[in-house]
Amino acid sequence: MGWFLERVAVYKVTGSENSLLRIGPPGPNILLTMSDRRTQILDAAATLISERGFTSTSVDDVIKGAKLSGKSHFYHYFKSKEELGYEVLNRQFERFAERGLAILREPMIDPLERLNLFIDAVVALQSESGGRRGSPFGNLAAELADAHEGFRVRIEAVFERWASQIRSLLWEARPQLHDDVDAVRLSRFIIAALEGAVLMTRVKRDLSVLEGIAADLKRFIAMHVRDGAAMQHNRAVE
Amino acid sequence: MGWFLERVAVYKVTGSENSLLRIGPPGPNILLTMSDRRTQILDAAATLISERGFTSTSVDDVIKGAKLSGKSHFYHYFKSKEELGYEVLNRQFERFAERGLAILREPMIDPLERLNLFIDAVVALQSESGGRRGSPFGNLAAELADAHEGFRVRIEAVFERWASQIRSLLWEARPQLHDDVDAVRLSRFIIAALEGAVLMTRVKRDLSVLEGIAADLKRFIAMHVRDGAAMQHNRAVE
DNA sequence: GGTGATTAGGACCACTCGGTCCTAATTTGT
DNA sequence: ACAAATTAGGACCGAGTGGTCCTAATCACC
Repeated sequence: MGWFLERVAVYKVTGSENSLLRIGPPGPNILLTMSDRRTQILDAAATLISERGFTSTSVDDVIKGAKLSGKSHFYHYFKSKEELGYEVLNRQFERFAERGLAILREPMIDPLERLNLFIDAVVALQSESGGRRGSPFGNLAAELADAHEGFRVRIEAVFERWASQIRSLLWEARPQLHDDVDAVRLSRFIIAALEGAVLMTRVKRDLSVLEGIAADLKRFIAMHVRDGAAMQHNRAVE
Repeated sequence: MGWFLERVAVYKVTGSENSLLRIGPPGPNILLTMSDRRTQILDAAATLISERGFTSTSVDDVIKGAKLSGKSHFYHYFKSKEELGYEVLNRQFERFAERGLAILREPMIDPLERLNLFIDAVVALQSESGGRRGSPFGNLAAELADAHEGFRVRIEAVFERWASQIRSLLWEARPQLHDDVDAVRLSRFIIAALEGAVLMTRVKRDLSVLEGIAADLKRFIAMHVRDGAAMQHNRAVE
């Protein structure tokens, strides 16, 4: 039985297989390498929460979804529904970081091209649920930002990490951009437009809404490109 | 005792004062001229729902907020919590139509200038709650679009009426706009950006987020303006 | 093979949920 | 003034809610 440090939390290595259990105090933005059962519960909860929201997903629903035997079986793995929610959020961000945000860091592609590819990826990710099921972050944000400070700060952190990825991409692309481009503002605009687009798409049950907004968003970004630098649509004002 | 038709619903006129009770079947988009008690309940519910969401607002909370005596007192005025939710949504749209959308129709102002003023109005409306409390439509959309079809179609209708106002403004402004401007797409983009901005603002608890996105959105709209036409001054040709 | 930790399982708790029922007070039209 | 309609009030319901407790079964390890 040994100890090691991963990210911020202390884990205790137990038994066979790769089942790790965190026993240190929970900190923000921790993603555990969990036992299979934990993963199973987390996956079931993620689906349910993204379908019906956090408050409307009961612990019993999660238990049913993860095919657990009973309440205490669940509470053996998670100390509360709240903690479950936090970890689901973390896992979903990690998933998004792998499948979406990663594009922003591809070193071999032109940064502005990467930004377009990232927008395409968001559209593609949304298409997987057929236009339903918005961004898990946007959903939780709308549901809990006012009511639950714990979730609010965690969602804020998610958006911040997302924005910072875009900011560093814009920094990388700065030779191609107008001098007065405000990376902070532009990164926020991109995220807001995408989150709003996903929301509208969900309400209208029509993926073309997202596609249209994504196309417009690309044009807006192109507006910030220097007249000389090639990126087809240069009708820059100012 | 008399009968008359207002909007879509049949009302029965009772007693003194202006207390009207709908007795016809409920249809979409009906706004009742209600008894004072109904208004009182609706107002309390609107506050609570915008603070904590629909599912997290209990009927008992509403009763407490509206200072009613008990459950059946509430159920005397509303046949269900769901119906209450629908009417709150309608009232909130009506309020938004009066205080926000109305600007889009001001006949004496240049249409594109009106659009900017409208965006300012959205920022101002949001400022009233100090950056908390998002658009009531966006909140309900995120919370219920997947889970509750009844709400979904009503929220869709709200966004559609909003979009159509913007579309007709853009139609009015078409002499000043590029020929290839797609009014449907642009109107959706504006709404999505604003809804996304309000959401981000709420998460970050920072009004400047909304202000920045609003400024960028104006620049995006300006991108569609013909090179010759200046937006500020009324140069509209009909 | 026994022992201590881990995993399962079920009964149960106090409380809240949306909603109903039934009766008393008040207001209404005549 | 009086009966009918409306408004108010409280007790109550069955089904959930998040969460605890206590006991079996299973497991790793000496």
